Amino acid sequence: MEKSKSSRNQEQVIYDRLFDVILEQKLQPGARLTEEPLAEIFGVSRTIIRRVLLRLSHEGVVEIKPNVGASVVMTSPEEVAQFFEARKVVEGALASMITGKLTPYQVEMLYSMVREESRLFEMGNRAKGLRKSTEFHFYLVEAAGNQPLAEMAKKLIARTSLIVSQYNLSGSGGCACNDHSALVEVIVNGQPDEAESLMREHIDHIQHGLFLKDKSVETDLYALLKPE
Amino acid sequence: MEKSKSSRNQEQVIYDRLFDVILEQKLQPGARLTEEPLAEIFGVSRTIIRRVLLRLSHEGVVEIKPNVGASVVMTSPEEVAQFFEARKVVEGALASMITGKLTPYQVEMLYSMVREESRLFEMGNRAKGLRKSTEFHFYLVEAAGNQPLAEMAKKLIARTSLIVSQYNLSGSGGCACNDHSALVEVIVNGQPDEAESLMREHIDHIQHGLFLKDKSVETDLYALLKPE
DNA sequence: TCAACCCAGATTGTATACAATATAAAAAAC
DNA sequence: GTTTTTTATATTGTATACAATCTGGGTTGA
Repeated sequence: MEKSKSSRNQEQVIYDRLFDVILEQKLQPGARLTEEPLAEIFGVSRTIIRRVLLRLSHEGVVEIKPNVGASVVMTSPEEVAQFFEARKVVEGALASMITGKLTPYQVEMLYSMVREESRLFEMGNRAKGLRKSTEFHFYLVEAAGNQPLAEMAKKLIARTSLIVSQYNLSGSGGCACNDHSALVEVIVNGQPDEAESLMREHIDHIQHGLFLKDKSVETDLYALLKPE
Repeated sequence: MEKSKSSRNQEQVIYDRLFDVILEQKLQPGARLTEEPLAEIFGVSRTIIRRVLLRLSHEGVVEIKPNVGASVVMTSPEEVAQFFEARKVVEGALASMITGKLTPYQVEMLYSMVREESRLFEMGNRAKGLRKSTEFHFYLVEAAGNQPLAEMAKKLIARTSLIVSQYNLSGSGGCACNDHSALVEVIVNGQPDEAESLMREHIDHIQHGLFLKDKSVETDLYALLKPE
């Protein structure tokens, strides 16, 4: 039964690994994910890799083009606005729901995550810092105990994290991470609608720190070469 | 290329067919979906059926237990509250977003769907009526033009529709369908927060029309046979 | 020189064979 | 007669073989 457990988790392990690598920006949006090499790397058949890629595509992290294959999903500028708006709706509501209702343990957990995040950024470890920032939001949206809302929020957070990695020049950016401690503060001591507003503002900050220049080759070429 | 198109759509066709059958309550929650018969029915190999079932499971319509198989998802009473809460958040926000912003065509479309729905219920065709009711909500959440929010809302609507079919005794229930015309009314002529409130109330109506008795066999037996 | 075309290699799509596992019924033991 | 064990059947899980399709490079023709 040890065997069955480990073979069952195998797929989960591969999924987690890929998800991690993508979210840490080791694989940038647009990067191809060909099945055979992945199968080789993880020592399984393409069947398993296919399942994982399918799951990642349903999760919105990977895009599968028929007969072409999987790649890390790219987001167009118009979609970007929609994803951030969606985040405001869901995470705003969740922030409001948990205001004044967190256990001392949860509060301490959040503060410790904020400290860890600051530390990483100060050390200049931007990749890990961004990852911690994502985990902060993950923890927050799970705190309400509403699984469907938490799942949706996590999908949106992951996607916007990819968006940041697509549009932010690698050096710059970084989350305004003192925002996070202010957020915890108001969620612990403030009123629900205050928390909702602050969360929406915070997401706004992230959004407006982006350089929304379309990098897609087609569009650039079209804009450059158009007769008139 | 006609060929490739049709074979590519094949999977989509199977998915749609299963989704429809489940949402029209021809397959009740808990019903098993074994791969081989499905493959037989649709004239494809298990590979395709597996992909469809995997997708339905990611969509939250089907549950896949390892080494056991797929079945229409069942929802526990605790989860029910979470799904309805999630619907209130997402659909409430969407109702607010579209208030006063629909095109005349969209408004006419919504009214015509409400009329069709009423007609079906009056004819006593409950199954089709419920389906139309679902489509009304689908159309509404797409009207805002925010794809991520619309997708999430549609998933939640589908799931709550399943919940209704799991918990409502087959004869009773039915959506309070004059609610729908009032909703359109306020979305067209009212204020955003009025629309949001009314949408939340409407979802509340659906929720509180349920009989939240746990039908699961184990629980019943345990409660019945326990010594003291 | 440029365009269209075609071919080879690589990659994905599907079916199928076989292994692993669960379920339920029959047999054995108490 | 009841419980446990065993066994048979059905079902899912995985790997692999082969077919369909795409991609890019080279060739041909104007």
